[in-house]
Amino acid sequence: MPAKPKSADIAFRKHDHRRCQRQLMSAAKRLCEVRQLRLTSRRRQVLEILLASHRPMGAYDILAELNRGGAVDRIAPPIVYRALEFLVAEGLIHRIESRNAFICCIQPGHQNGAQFLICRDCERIAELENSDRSLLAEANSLGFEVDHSVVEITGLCAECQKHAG
Amino acid sequence: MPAKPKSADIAFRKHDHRRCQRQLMSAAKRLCEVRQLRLTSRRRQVLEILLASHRPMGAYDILAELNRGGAVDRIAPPIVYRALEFLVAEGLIHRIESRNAFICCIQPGHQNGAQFLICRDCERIAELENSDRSLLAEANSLGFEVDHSVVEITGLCAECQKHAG
DNA sequence: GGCATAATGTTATATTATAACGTAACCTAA
DNA sequence: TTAGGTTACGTTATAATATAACATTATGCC
Ligand SMILES: [Zn+2]
Ligand SMILES: [Zn+2]
Ligand SMILES: [Zn+2]
Ligand SMILES: [Zn+2]
Repeated sequence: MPAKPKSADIAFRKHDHRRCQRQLMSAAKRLCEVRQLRLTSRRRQVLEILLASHRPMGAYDILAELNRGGAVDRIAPPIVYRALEFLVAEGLIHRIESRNAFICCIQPGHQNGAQFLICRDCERIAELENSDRSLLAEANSLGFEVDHSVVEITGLCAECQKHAG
Repeated sequence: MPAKPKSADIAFRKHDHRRCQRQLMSAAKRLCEVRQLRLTSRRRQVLEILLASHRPMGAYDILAELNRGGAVDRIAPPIVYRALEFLVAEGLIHRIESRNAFICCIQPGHQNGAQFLICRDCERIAELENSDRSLLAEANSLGFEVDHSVVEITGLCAECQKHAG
């Protein structure tokens, strides 16, 4: 069974993230088995880096992480972008368009319709769990056939509102 | 009175665009007067380029348009980006995050909450006129204070569905 | 093993965006 | 009217993000 956090704003709450991480990685492995896809070591590495937190990371941040430790043969951008492409396509991570960044998905296999709350202050991002149907209904009523939707709401999270007075 | 197209999917319909263009430019001028802002010639030029169609354009496409005609002193990217920044801030154009592009706004002064339908085939983009309240309500119910929302729905427009069979 | 395919690695380059600093235009108030 | 503050524009250089093209290696299947 896939990891199923109780709260929509998990990134903004304390939780047992070790457990969260393990669950999400297991779910990813299972999903790839079922779909007969290869969760290769590169792909796993990149996913692990994103699972390390609920924070968004740029492709080059991930690249730097992979190259950390001063390894002799440093890998190049296309490797990261290809792993990201795979993970996005399978719904294991999402791309945050308004930040040119990537974040782990909390509903592995979630291939479209993700919605995010992005705090402009602490930069944390929460993935909402309830896809919005009314918007897609409106699109359909105009005869538009939806592939993919990007919903990214920027503002101040509850925590940062306190600090900001 | 600002230009007020009848249909939400104006970019996908035939209409008197000359008139549409004139109305949007007048509305922009009026809006800047009211707000005591300077719609300088650079800003007007950039807005004109975007008003020429309801299609999205990249900053460098706009730059190329400005430099068209082989003028001797070609202008550089920051000039375009600054004009775009002003026009976005005043709600005269919108940035399409998932395309790194800009498009004229059909509701001049519209400073946030725009929603778009983006056809992956013909690449036209329709700006919806009804902001979605339910999403913002959900954000608020989580204690999140919304600044700005990005809603970009990709798919196939009605026209392209016919052609694609 | 031989072959097809998928994934990775490598090099170079394209595309998008901004930092930093100087100049010109505009505004207001001695 | 002109000095001084402010806003906008111009220029140069470079940062940050992303992909094309092609070589190599790993994997699965017969
Ligand atoms: Zn967690
Ligand atoms: Zn998700
Ligand atoms: Zn028009
Ligand atoms: Zn608009």
